[in-house]
Amino acid sequence: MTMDSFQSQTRKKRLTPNQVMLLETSFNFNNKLDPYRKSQLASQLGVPPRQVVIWYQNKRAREKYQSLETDHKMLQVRLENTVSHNAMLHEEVARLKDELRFLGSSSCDEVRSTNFIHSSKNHLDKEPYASLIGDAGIGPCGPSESMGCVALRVEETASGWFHRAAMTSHSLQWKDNGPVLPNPSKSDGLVLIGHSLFGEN
DNA sequence: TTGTGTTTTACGACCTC
DNA sequence: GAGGTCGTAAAACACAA
Repeated sequence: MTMDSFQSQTRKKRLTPNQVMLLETSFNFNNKLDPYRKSQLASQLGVPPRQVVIWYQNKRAREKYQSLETDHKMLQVRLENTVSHNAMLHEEVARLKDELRFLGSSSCDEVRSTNFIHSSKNHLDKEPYASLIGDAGIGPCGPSESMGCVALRVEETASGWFHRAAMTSHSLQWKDNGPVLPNPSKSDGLVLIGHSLFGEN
């Protein structure tokens, strides 16, 4: 029985820094071990080929774990960014609602909003449409017709989500659960108030 | 010195080619 | 059958108390 085989059977023996360096170099060149490389490394290191095989297996496992850890951290950062952006949007919605109440209080108290704003913690799982609508001008208050409105629309595009606030003195039609938004060319103001690209930092 | 947490080594079970 | 991954035990190591 050789000393090496004796040691491998009786206790775990750590490789020296120089041995590890040689293995690392070889591993970085190719993380799979062919039979020739295995026997070559074993004789260079003065260890049994079996130990080289095991070192490669453990090294691959460590690399994989580190890679997963890196991916996890990246996803965590993206999640945090998305959550803070979502909070910002809620603040913006609240601000616009206040503004709307102020504008509309002289003629009508009615403020409508879709369930998008109130019931969804994550607006990505709802239809990409939100609105605030109130009557801020002359004319009757009601779901079918109004004059002078403020609306917030969220729309999905290929590159992300746009949030538009529209103010108009033209009439808006109310249909189903939301307003029929004004044609931009006819509205008094259609303002891009935000643009989010989920997945970007 | 010792208790404890982390890293490395080694192996068996199972899978794939 | 050779060599891969996965899960785990245990030795080796680092370090605070």
